Amino acid sequence: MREGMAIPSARGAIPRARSQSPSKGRATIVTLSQLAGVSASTVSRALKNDPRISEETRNRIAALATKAGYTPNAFARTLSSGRSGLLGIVLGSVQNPFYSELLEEAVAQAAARGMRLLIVHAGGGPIEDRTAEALLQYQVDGCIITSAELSSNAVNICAANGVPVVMVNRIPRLHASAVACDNAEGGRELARFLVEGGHRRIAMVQAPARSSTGMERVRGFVEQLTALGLEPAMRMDGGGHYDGGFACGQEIAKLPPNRRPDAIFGISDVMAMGAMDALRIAGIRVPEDISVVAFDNIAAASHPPYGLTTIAQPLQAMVHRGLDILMARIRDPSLPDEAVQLRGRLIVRRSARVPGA
Amino acid sequence: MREGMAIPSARGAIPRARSQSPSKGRATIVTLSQLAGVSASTVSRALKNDPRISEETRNRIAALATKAGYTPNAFARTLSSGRSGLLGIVLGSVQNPFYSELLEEAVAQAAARGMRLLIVHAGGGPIEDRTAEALLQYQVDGCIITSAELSSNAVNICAANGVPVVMVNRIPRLHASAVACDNAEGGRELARFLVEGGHRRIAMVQAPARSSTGMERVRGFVEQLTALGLEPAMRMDGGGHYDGGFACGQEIAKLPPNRRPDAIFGISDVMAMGAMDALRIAGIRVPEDISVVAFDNIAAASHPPYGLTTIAQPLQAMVHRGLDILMARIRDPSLPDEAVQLRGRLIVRRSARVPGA
DNA sequence: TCAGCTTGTGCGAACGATAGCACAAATTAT
DNA sequence: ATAATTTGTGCTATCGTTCGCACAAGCTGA
Repeated sequence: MREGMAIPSARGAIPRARSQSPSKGRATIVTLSQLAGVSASTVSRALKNDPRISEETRNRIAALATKAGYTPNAFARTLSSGRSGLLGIVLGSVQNPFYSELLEEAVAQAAARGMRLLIVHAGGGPIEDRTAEALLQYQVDGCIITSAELSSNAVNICAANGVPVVMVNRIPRLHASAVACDNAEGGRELARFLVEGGHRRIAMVQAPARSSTGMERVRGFVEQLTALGLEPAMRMDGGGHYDGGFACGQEIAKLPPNRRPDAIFGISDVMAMGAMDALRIAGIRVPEDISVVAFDNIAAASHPPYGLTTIAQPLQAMVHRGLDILMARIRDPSLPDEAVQLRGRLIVRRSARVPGA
Repeated sequence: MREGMAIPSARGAIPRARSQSPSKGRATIVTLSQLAGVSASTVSRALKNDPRISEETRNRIAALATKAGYTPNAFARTLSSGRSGLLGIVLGSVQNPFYSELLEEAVAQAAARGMRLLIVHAGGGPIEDRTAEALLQYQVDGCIITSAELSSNAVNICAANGVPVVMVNRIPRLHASAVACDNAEGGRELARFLVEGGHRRIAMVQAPARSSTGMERVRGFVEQLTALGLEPAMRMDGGGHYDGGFACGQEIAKLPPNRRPDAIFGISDVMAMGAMDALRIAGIRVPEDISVVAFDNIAAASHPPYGLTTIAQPLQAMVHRGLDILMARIRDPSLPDEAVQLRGRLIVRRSARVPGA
């Protein structure tokens, strides 16, 4: 059926078809142009609603394209236009569901803007050089970096190649914009909440120092405590994951009751959940014996056994602003780096005693 | 700096430089070829270790490439070779951490094979047509579909365009290969385990019927129960998520003790965790009053409050075999569809009474 | 009536890499 | 010494799109 016996063209033998034709019969702009009897450029322009193409031609071509099941080849377009429509994304460890939720949101919002996400890296391990190279190979228009850690490598590569970067849930370093929750303010709010709730001996389950957002939360929290004439009763490292939080909870549970804190600030929900579980297993009641507050508001924080009082990160808004920033810099790379902080919202649940009660 | 005053070439004015050069000074094969004083083809061949290029030239070019920070342009390569090095991935809802773990594994293993993952869709919502088109636009070499649901759309598009597809954690439909845990056998194993442990009244918290893997687990489980002369005491729909499982747990807790099941089979860990929490909140002890077993072995299943006895899906192996299948079909599209089942492993923890105890 | 403008298309050169074919130089066989 | 190989490179077309520029037709105004 397909051009049955090739008619030898006037210009002589056209060596069509390599060993195997790469695009197996998929319709291209050239196909369409032949069908429509116009040039390839006209088809290209008609398809992207160039105002210079007449209404009639445009409709005719559009109809033809639909009928032929035409899909533009993103690779050819990129080669020609320099824009890939791809956003690289570096994801933090799935051990923290926050990143999974972030991913889902990012995929949806990027799609709504006509962009796709190329996963550069996911997980806790270090990001290899070869991996980061993919960013360049695939000509990503921009890059989203969510991992609170391990990012600098990718950032440098992007910066060196003029790829705009936005960090989400992370404090900006050099050469990058960032969107984050106002972590310090969230920390302060939690400190006020606990102190107003009558807590005085407060333990902190911190993330590793390389987590910039975690450090901010700690900073705000301690700052506020100090302003209220208190200081943290203890600081422990929960490693950023459930198990670490659990271990901290065990430590706390081991303390004699009179030396035990009356509240725990978990720098992230997962760690707080670990700590809560350890406490309860040790027979310590939450919140009757110890209050627990945290940060993130992941889905599990609302599960009945936890009912975690926490600062909700405005995930949707963070992704939205992040993409705004990225797209703006893709259009105009001369824009200066920008850091946005979005206010989190305190979600009061049952894991901490409240002022009134 | 860049070719200061363009030397008018013999063939007349060469209109170099469009409005803005797309690749801002990034080194290309042509750059290298000029530096090395050889042709572009030679560079191309040297870089991919073509045996026809002399050792010396190859080394010289390799050194040059490193120094210039050369990165091949994947888009140009694709256009020319027809292979993009991209694998599309359709992800299930992040509400089930299993998919997040799968993603992390897939990203790592794909990278090890020199492939990148393009996220086509993530999450519970339906997959839009425009979204699925991305698969074609970006010329993905193959596609991984993990969602137990919502996949048919993407599968059809891939099939229609000759893109090999492998479904992971899913029973194959038409036009696709698949890798899954041996869900039925896992179900049987759990049934034997429970019955040997002395359980007789067993409830099942099922996933929606559209989850093919879930149905398989149920099938195997019921089959084995029947073979042992029993039948499920009740079947409930947990919707595939924690909240649904929790609701089922509440239902069960409401039953008078004599009508209560003595064991629950949660079709997935998340649902079982929900059910366990509901039971415990109602004061029902696990496993003393009711045993709970499940399927998946997500990270949280091992958390102390759950200690879930479950069938571990061989995640790593599943992804590995899935990629094997995909890569083989990318090389040779004529290969027939293939369905692989991998045996899961029973992980015994504390959530269920065991035969000996 | 003809210059000058608008409007709609076509031409052809990129974009960066690949691969078939041609071909020069070096090596071996006769 | 000449032909037949082998070995290493270069030439060039091609992948599908985009975009600057040229250009033809239709319209307006003097």
